[in-house]
Amino acid sequence: MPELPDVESFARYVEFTSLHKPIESVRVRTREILEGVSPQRLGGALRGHRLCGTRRHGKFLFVRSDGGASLVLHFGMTGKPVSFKDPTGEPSHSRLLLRFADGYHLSFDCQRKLGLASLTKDEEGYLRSKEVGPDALEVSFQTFRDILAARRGMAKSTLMNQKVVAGLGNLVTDELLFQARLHPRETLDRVGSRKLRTLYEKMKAVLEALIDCIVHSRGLPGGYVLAHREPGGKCPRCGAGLQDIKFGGRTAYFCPRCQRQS
DNA sequence: CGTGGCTCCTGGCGGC
DNA sequence: TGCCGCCAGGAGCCAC
Repeated sequence: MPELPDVESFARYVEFTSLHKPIESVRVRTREILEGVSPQRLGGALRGHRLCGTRRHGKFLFVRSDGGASLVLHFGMTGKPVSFKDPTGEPSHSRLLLRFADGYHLSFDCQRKLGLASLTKDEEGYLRSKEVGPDALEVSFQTFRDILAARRGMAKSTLMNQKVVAGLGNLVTDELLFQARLHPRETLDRVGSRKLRTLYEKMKAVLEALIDCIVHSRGLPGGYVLAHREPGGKCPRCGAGLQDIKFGGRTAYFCPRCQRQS
């Protein structure tokens, strides 16, 4: 599930459900998802404090506590935050559980254990240590262009590389390459500045549209290839059969007619 | 620097 | 019904 738009919706969800309430207990249900922090230290840093805000960077979500530390969440393929009251409402793959003084809970639910939870007092430092690039929604065109100028790889893999730009996953990348009419294997150093500008603008537009879809639970905008992204799917623009190619285990879908390789 | 292959993990689906 | 391989919106590591 989680690409940038999903994580943005998670941030809003946590803000809406779980801020400003004393944390009574912290339970680690699955130790393996903790990164560089023990259950004891995590509990010690959060218990008795209140969550007071969130910050999303790429696919990372920082949840700040008023004790000065931030809980870091990365959702992998299947993670999501779940708020509930009755203990029987705990999701089946709850890995980390906070209980608040008002009786509500916040669970980090993560079926495949590919997500992680960590703790940091320095969000910038944390991102730096992982060499995470600028957030895809925040990055200026200037920076975007400069970063891509140093890249020789194929558009699909370059854009999905979190060290280049943070937040774009498999689905979002397919959509924005479709919108910008770029073949996934196109090398970005061959793309003219006009087209690069288009790519940048489509990136923002697609991300904003998808966030909008999720938070208002609306369907995809017309013309999006995402709705047709399956074997046998047809291009919503020209009707041609979509093609798929593998990039290191991930499948990219594209329209062979609209997205020509130059 | 870039690519492809493998790994981590769980679960759902289709094929035999 | 059972078993098997494949696939899934993520990412790190390693060999080349």
